[in-house]
Amino acid sequence: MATSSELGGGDLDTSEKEARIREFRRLCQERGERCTVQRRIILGAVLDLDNHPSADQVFDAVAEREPGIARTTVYRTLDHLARIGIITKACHPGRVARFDVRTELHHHLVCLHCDEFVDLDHDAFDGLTIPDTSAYGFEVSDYRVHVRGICRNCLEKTSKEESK
Amino acid sequence: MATSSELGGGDLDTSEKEARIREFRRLCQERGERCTVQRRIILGAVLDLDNHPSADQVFDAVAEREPGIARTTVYRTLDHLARIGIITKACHPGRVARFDVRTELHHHLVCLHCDEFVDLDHDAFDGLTIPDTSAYGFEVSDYRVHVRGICRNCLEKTSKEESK
DNA sequence: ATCTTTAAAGCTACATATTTGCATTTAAGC
DNA sequence: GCTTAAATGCAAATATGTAGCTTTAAAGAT
Repeated sequence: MATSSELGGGDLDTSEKEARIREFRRLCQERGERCTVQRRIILGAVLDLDNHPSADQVFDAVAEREPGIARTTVYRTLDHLARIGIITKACHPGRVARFDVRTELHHHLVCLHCDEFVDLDHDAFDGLTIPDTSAYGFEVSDYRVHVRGICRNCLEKTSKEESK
Repeated sequence: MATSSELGGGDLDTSEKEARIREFRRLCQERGERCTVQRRIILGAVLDLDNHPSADQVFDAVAEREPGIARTTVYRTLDHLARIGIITKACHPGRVARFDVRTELHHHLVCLHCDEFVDLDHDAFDGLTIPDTSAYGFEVSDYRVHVRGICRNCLEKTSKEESK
């Protein structure tokens, strides 16, 4: 059965979300870092957001539920969450950092005009063998396939322009 | 035999570069757009640059050879070049737009800490079948595999911090 | 329950990257 | 050469992200 996250929606159900927050608490402890209210609220907000929010979008979402939290804190916390692996940074063609709530292997469909990107689940992409990259000195964690193209919106816009 | 572009270096040899500029001229004509001096200089500069420059890096390179060209023009031209497919936008985890001179199928090794990314050629990644994405309304052009991890530099930095 | 220590929050200012509006220039077809 | 609309250059506006420093408060010790 498909969970909500497999449908590309991005947001998690309550129990999954709570598990993630517990996991965060555990990781902080392990690393001697603090599981502050702010961090928990911010994590909660990202987990509720749809696909691949930017830091500012997270800030807005956070501000709605808890107006006191500083923008800087949101930026720093998102970096922290990504650093410890509770969320990930997303690779995309745009000009702002974007985050991804889904940490397991999955892929993306990317619009090269407007930078929109959506989750794409495709089993045939999941079994790839990562080549030997020792020459680069990278410590590899995983991979993503990005299917690139032009989204419906941008296609419509372009065809309108041309018919003018 | 490996051409220079297969080695991940990014820059093209002279004849390949000239071909690209001719191709650009042709495309402009076809689309009723102008092949201005600035555009040709900017295109020339990107083609000479190493891996995945940001718009500002291109601007700097352009400024060295032709100081008069405005930053805005570089930004607009890069978008234009990407739009018509002479270069591409690169997908990466960072906060500035980056461009890719290589338009053929190839892949990337990405550092999730510092956003560095390098070309990665790997035949086993080249034959993937793109799934049916008609539900999304995307017009798909191609794909890229991003192998993600932490680069040597960032690994060293982290281990230094820990030993403090 | 209170104390102590230090990581993290908040605030302000700053830096960087990118976009927009508008007057001026110029490529490309006639 | 002449025309005209596309593209440039300039100045100013907007995001977006970062740094430095003071204050607050988690988390372990008492």
